[in-house]
Amino acid sequence: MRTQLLERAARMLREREPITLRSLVAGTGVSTMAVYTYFGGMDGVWRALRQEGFTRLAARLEALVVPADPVEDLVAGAAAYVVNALEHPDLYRVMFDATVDLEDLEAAEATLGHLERAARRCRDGGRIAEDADPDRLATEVWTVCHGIVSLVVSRVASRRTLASGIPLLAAVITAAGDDPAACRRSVEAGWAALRPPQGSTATASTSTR
Amino acid sequence: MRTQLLERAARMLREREPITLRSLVAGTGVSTMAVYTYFGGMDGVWRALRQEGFTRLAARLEALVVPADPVEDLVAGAAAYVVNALEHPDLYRVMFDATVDLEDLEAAEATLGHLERAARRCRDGGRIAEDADPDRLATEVWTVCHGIVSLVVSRVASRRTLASGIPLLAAVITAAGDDPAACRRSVEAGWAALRPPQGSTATASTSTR
DNA sequence: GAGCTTTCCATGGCAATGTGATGCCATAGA
DNA sequence: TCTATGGCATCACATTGCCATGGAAAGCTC
Repeated sequence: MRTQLLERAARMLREREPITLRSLVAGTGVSTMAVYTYFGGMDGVWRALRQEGFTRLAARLEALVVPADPVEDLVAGAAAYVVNALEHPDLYRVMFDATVDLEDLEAAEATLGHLERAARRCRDGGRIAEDADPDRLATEVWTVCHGIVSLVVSRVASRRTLASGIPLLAAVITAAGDDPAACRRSVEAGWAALRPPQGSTATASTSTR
Repeated sequence: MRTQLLERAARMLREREPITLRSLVAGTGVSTMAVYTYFGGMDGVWRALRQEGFTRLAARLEALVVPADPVEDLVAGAAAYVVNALEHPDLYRVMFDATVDLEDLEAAEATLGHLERAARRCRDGGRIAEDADPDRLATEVWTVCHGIVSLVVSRVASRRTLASGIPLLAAVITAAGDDPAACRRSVEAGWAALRPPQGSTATASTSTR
């Protein structure tokens, strides 16, 4: 029942229907009090949606095949973050709209953890300086991605702004010590996941989901 | 009357009181319909608040004394952007929360315009490559700042994350062609506006406002 | 100045919202 | 079979944004 309501809420969010206590239970044969039993109120519904969003994002990151090139790995994680946000823009907004609380933060940490692991690989593989802080690099990458995608999702910046991810990430990783030319190549490879939504039309119908 | 209501709304937002049609007019001696006359509804109030936020930001940027060093100028604009957001976090959230519409975009453009002017100065002054695109650099700087401040304001990242502005901006501007050492110096100088909230306690009481 | 129009906004009510008190009842444990 | 626990349906409430109505003031024409 709980998951049924949650999925229904996620679907309504995706389809841009207003999520209201009554509209949420309408047609499910269940009454409004059920929402209070399972979520403790509408706030709880939004919180659950937020967590669901982070969980889905973490799953997506986990499902990535890790390339041999650690820098490409790092950027691929960043790209997956961006793609996820673009595919579920409303969910993304919910995830960062309100002032998040601590349990949400844990889920967010998981996301950051993926990037940190890749950043450590970069250092261990000698791609960035030995004394560079991988966690800091991961945070910087995350910050950049969040900035880009946040502006695009809220339509302040056009979708073309996504392309700036390449020079930005290249600048950040190069600053951490990577060789400029190699870095550029790795970044472009890792960022490639962003290409399909711009170029191809069909052929992607057999993807996940 | 309109500005009185708008200022009242801004104050309520600042003081974290819920802004409601009735709470907005309560005590003003005016009725709810006045809000419809002046704003066309609560949506209009939020839109007006958004625009007010952009206007205030633009004024703040305009009031900056432009330093001789163009890179410092660029970064000072970025820092002012961040400081403004930190001083009025709720207003900042409103500015980017909803899907903004076109008239809001104009105001946002003004903000970007300030950075673009500074970026052009950087190119004309020979600080970045001649074939570098100043507008792109300005957008990148904006993106980075928005990413940082957005994470900090929504409490996803700690306030310490603000410090990453220096290496990030240095990386971005260096990538555009500036000399690394000089860039670092300019960025630190421009970013200095962020220092007070961390360090000093008094002595800043005679500042603006 | 009288009459007409227009603009502004106070009154009051409406539908929809989130919330919660009350109590029914199915299930499980004795 | 009796009972007790917990899930949830029913119903009522306060509050929300919105607006139809109408009154009052201001402007315009003659």
